[in-house]
Amino acid sequence: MKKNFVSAQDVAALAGVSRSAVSRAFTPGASIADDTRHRVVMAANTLGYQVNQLARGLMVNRSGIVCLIVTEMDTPYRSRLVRVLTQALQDAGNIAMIINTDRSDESVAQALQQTMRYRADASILLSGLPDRSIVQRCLDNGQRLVLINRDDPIEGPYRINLDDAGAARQALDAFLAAGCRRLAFANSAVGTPSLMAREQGFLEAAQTCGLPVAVARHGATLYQSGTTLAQSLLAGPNRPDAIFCVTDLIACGVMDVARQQFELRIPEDLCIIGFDDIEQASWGAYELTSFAQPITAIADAAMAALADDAPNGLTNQRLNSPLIWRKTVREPS
Amino acid sequence: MKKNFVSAQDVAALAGVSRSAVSRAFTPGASIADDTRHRVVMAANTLGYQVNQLARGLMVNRSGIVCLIVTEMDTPYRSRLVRVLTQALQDAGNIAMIINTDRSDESVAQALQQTMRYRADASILLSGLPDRSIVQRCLDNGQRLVLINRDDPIEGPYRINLDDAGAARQALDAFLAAGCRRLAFANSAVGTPSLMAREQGFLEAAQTCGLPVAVARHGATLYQSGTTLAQSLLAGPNRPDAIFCVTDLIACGVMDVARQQFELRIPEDLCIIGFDDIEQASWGAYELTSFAQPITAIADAAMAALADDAPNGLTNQRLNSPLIWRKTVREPS
DNA sequence: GCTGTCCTTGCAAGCGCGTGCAATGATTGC
DNA sequence: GCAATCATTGCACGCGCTTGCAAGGACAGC
Repeated sequence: MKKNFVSAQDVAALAGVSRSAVSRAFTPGASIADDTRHRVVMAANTLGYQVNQLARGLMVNRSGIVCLIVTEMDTPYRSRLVRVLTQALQDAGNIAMIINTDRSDESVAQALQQTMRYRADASILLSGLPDRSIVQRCLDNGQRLVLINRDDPIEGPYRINLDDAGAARQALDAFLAAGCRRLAFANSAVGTPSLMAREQGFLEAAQTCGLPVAVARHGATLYQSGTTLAQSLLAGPNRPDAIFCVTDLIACGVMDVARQQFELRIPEDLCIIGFDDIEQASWGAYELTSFAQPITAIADAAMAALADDAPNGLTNQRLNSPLIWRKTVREPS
Repeated sequence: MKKNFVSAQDVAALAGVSRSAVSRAFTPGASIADDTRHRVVMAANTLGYQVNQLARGLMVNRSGIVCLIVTEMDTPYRSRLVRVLTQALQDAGNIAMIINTDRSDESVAQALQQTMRYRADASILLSGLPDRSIVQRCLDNGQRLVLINRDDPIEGPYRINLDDAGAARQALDAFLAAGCRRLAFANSAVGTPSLMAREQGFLEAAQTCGLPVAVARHGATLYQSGTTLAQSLLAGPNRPDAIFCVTDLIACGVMDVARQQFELRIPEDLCIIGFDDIEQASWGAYELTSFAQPITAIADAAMAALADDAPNGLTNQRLNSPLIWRKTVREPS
């Protein structure tokens, strides 16, 4: 038994004006006398009236809703991004609707359908890749689409990516400067384009220096993957003295087994570089040197893509991720 | 220049039926011939039609939107709860709208207004406490309100809480069994009811045993607070041999400075118990004994509160948080 | 063959709102 | 004092949808 919300009609009756006047009182820039607006606002307050955004969205063809499509959002990096994005959206007068696609990859398509059902003005994909036909459908319906760190060959939407290869080269330089020569790369098995770009970049940079690198791939981009990756990488005969981990979570897992199981000192015996600069990277137990996700820059770029006057020029933005120096790489002597 | 979405009108034209038929085709249980429904669905698919939930919500007076009001959602516990809640909401045919109230406490009131503007069917507060008048307004308008871990003296909404005091007693028992006698409690300074309940419960339980406990409060419920709390607790003359930390995040901070700065062994020199059982608690660097938030039980309770036939009986649910034994408390010899 | 019942379907009203248009009154310029 | 301009305001329509109501058609029972 749901009661009805207060409507503009009710407010109009109380204020002794027409319903149009109520509407105009809450529409910035509308033609209405200060006195009338004041009376309307007073009446609205006593009644607890709030403009119905559903009906409003119906009229102005702009719901103010932006969908965030995300999987595994309890991951440190993702949750931080979601936090910053929701805040940025609110500041811009929008509101975030969040669609969880943990269940399956096919659920991304469903998510985008859901986002269309609510006539979201835009969708931001933090993970997962939808079918091209669905993407096209969104675009056809005038819905903006922003892809974050999904460096996929897909046309149309705005894309925000990092210079993964550049970061990988920088990681290699750091290892070389620290005197490391037995290189390894710890990757997850998910094969996301951005993750693969880091691996490729690292391998190519090492190749130009004539150095081989041991590559291991396993599981999702989680701590647990790091622990098993470390076991396979560190158990071999030619133990690496430097591991570039595709993700901070993996780096933490690697560090813990390196220290506890193999009794290695970091950075004396083993140098580690991670990626994301999650909060745990700065914790005393890790002090991990890592590339920082430029979260606010990402959010800014996303908001720019959603702006009404979004230029076509920035359709494919590439941001830099600065290397945060902590204590898992030896200082160049 | 926004293009219009395809409407039921368009589908009706293509399928050669009336608008009503289209509507019925997408309304479960509506009176429509299988043949007609099929024709409509075909037409809808070729056009890419999706029911407009905004307009639908306007009619049926049920938007399908549930608002999650949350601050600091990049915290491990919160982000996990948000993840599980969004998934549960989707499974129940709803969708989560998320309102970030990081900015200020007063923004919770604004959040609830926003939630009313979008005619959300319900709001779930994960943090922050709104003014009573706003709460009343939500209830008046038929909007459900669920408070999670906000054990405040506020009438009306559904409340889901933990047995904080019971957990605190259990923590004390564990410490005593481990032979600890110099007890301490590391709390944040935010003074949330649930946090204070843990402190109270611990103090009272200790008092009945005639044991004093050193209490320190500082900062937010974050890792950094743990590091400074440890410094003040461990620097004194009568160093504690057991610290109950109000939160895992704080516990991690405490552990890191205990080990690195005071060179204490855990659990030999110092026993630690945390609360939340965040993912990091299971990491090799911590292996923290902690009380687990019954996240799925919380989500289930929240969903039950949102169900149409929500009974009044469960208006104040109290859940248990099991103690997860790891390695930061000595085994009773 | 006729009536009664049931299943479909279209019509039209209405959900709460924004907005173009015309009407109103107020103000200005001469 | 009168016409012209301007700011305000109400009316009415439409956004895309659901749904009560009545009309139409199919079919069974007599």
